[in-house]
Amino acid sequence: MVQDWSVTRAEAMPTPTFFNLPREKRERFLDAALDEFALHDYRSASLGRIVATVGIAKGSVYQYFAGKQELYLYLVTLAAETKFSFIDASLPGDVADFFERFRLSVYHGARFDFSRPRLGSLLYNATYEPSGAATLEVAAQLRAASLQYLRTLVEAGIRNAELRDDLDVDYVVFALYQLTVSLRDFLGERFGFSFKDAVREGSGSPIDDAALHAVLDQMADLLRQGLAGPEPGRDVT
Amino acid sequence: MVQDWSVTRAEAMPTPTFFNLPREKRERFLDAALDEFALHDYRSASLGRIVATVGIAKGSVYQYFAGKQELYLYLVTLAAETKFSFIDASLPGDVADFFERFRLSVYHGARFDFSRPRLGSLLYNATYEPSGAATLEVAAQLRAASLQYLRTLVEAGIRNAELRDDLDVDYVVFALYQLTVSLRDFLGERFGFSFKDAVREGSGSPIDDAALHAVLDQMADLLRQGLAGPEPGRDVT
Amino acid sequence: MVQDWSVTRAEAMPTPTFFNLPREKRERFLDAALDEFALHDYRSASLGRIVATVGIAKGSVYQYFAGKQELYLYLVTLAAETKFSFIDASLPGDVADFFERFRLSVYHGARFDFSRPRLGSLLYNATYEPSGAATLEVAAQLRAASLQYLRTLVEAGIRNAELRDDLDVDYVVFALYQLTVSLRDFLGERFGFSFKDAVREGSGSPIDDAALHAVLDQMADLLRQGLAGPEPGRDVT
Amino acid sequence: MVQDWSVTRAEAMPTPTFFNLPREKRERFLDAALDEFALHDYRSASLGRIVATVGIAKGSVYQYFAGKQELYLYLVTLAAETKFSFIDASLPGDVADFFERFRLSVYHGARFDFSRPRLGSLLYNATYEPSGAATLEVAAQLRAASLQYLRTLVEAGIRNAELRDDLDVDYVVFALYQLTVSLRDFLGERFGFSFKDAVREGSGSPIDDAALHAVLDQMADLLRQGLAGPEPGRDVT
DNA sequence: GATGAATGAGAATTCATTCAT
DNA sequence: AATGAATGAATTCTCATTCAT
Repeated sequence: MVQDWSVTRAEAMPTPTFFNLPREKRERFLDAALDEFALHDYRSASLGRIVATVGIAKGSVYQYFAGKQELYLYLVTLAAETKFSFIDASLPGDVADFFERFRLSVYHGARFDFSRPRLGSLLYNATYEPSGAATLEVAAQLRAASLQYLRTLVEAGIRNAELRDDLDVDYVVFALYQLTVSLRDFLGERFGFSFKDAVREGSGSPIDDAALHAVLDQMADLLRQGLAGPEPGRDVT
Repeated sequence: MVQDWSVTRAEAMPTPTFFNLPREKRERFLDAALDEFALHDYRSASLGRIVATVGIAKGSVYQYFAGKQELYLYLVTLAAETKFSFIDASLPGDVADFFERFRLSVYHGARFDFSRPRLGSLLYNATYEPSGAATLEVAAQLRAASLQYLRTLVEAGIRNAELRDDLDVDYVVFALYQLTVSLRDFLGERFGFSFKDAVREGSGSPIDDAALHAVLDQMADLLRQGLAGPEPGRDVT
Repeated sequence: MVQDWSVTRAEAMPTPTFFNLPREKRERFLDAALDEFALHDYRSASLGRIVATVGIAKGSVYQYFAGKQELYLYLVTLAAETKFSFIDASLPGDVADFFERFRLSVYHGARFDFSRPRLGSLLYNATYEPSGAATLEVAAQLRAASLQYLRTLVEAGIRNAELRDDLDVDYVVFALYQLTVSLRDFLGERFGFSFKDAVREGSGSPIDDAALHAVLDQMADLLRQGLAGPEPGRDVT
Repeated sequence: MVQDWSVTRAEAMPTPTFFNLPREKRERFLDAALDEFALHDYRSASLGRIVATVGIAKGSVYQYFAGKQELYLYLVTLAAETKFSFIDASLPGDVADFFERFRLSVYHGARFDFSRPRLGSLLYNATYEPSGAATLEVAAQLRAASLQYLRTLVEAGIRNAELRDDLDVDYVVFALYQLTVSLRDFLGERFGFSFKDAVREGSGSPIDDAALHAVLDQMADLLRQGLAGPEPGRDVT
């Protein structure tokens, strides 16, 4: 398991009413809400638009969730769990090499983002949510969970001597995190893939797996051996 | 010059009225506006707070700028120009080594963020502004300018054989950009430095130059030689 | 019997369904409703909180009562009957002196308020309920009942020459009513007794009977002989 | 001066905008707001109704006051100052006798209530405002001011031997306060005067001054010599 | 008889923008 | 040029009541 989200989940529970809803309606609501928070940051997201999309009364939102914040927390938690589980399940257990392990994690994360653009965009937005009171907690937890996962990876890599032992672990973990999170932007550009459009139009278009791997190879290469040419930039003497 | 911002500036021009203002008043206005957008994202920033701070009428904003968006664009452009000029002016012309050139750019960028927290925060916010209709253009231009600068650097590095010649330039430029932009977060954490507080309290507190360099060394090292240990992670064959 | 409440009760009758309820359920419902209206004025009281406490469906309230107003009316009537019965039952039948009779009525009323804080608070709230359409009727009836009781007392007092015969009976009754009703506030302050807390925590804490009597003595004294000093304020010649 | 309200007033100030309004508009707004709060308690009063009456936009209220609470505070303060000033100005300075002084205070208070029914009703409502967070402060201040005034009166009365020296001052002050505040209800009934209607229809109808004095004589008499008849209720031995 | 989801009107509040002065 | 009052649509949230199951 990559991360334990149970505490957060407990606090962000929908009401029982929500779970009593016919599956179809519940999903229409979640879909609309995911759309909204995938397309707008927390503050800009509008409950009014959600209910208009679903075709229900304003008050119904409050039958399902305690308020906008709880709805948001639930969605983020849901998305995070789904994505982490997806990655977890997709990772073979026996990948020995650090860089390969990292590359695969990112790879499956990217596949997730392409195939579930709503969830992916929501998480992406949450990552960059300004740390205001309303969303601080969940954004911080999301970030902490990701960092913790990477830290475990890095520390194992150092123990196995796959990584240099003179690394500033904090910085390396941070750098990996940033490259992972932001990769999505690069892929969007390179593949001419608009996550925004994908959110609006439902499940994403197929992606070129080879091209994706090519990018990840670059990333892994950069991390493995750096950018320096053979001479004289490389300090090998 | 690092970047030509004239096109953007033309579109985000204040009215002639604004330039007819006494310098002192113009600057008080800009200061207040910078404060506001440094502390809040575009949507949360309030014209009302700005005019209250400056002590002018609400209508005056519309004598100076076409609206909130134009004001924002102008401020971002201004901040970008100032930061790029600062870095430009701080860089010695004769730094041959790619990694050193990059390291110095980032170093002076960081110094700028610490010493001019308002401008730094504004740019940082703009970078992560959700790409909605209102702010899309300026954020994209800001990003494009930075990427272009880095691209020039990288391409020169390849020409000089300081960098490997099998690099995916687009990806490398992107990675450098992400590491550069986000470094601010890492420094904030490591140094316990709150940019938000610095904005509120005026010019930032002194930073530990040695510690800053230590972080930048890690970054440069990562980029230069990668993370791999001597054996067997490194593919040297 | 102090007062006949049957007319009011008829109008505020619960549905037959309510009386078919198992006694235990009926009482849990009434308890929760009393709590709610003891702690909040009519408008602020929430049916949602009541049903949440009892653990029944919202619709059930409308199986028992025609609506919020009817429920409220019934509760007030119930509380009034209970309080009046309590006072009635506590009063010895042979108290000749008017002031003593009055003092005892107030005394037992106070004891009731302390020992049954929910009912006492509900009645108190009802007394000061703004006379809007919704609650006018029941508040007026409550008041009328109390005034009628006091009128009987006063008229007897005059007949027995215990009271001056030049009194404006209407005014005296009114004054006695106000002093009676509001005494609760004074006792709360003097004894540091929070009726609100008592409602929340169930049956009230023990009160200092001697101190209570001391206050009532002051009240009775004021009513009996007035406030005037021996000379020259007192018109006795 | 009966009471110093300046502190409260400072905190409940309208915005400068409000004072810049043409007198006529300002007064139409205040009239409508007074109407609303005279007819409804704080919670039930609706800003929507006020703006509908005045014929302005909802947002305008917030140009004039920081919010509902501030508007309410201002109105209560205004009403209290007006009423206290009115009473102050109407009281002759040389009334030696305690009972006469009290009677006159109440008399002018009553006259005020009849002639300015909106202000009177607002204050009356504020007095019985449930001590919830929103209105606690102003209601408590209002009450405290009145009690303090009465306490001064009573203590002077005792010093002058106009009042018995064995009185429980706290209780007496409390009783006087209750009789004063509630007198309004009695007068309404006796004179068939509906303060509610008076609020709606503007300035009140003329009142029978002789009848009013008759009631106040009863009150003063009750307080001066009590209710007891000559024998044997009176404890004279 | 009981349920409880759905309703929708109404609450306070915010704020960029307009425009008559 | 500057003002600043007015706007009104949009925001989140509450809650008594209804009605199909």
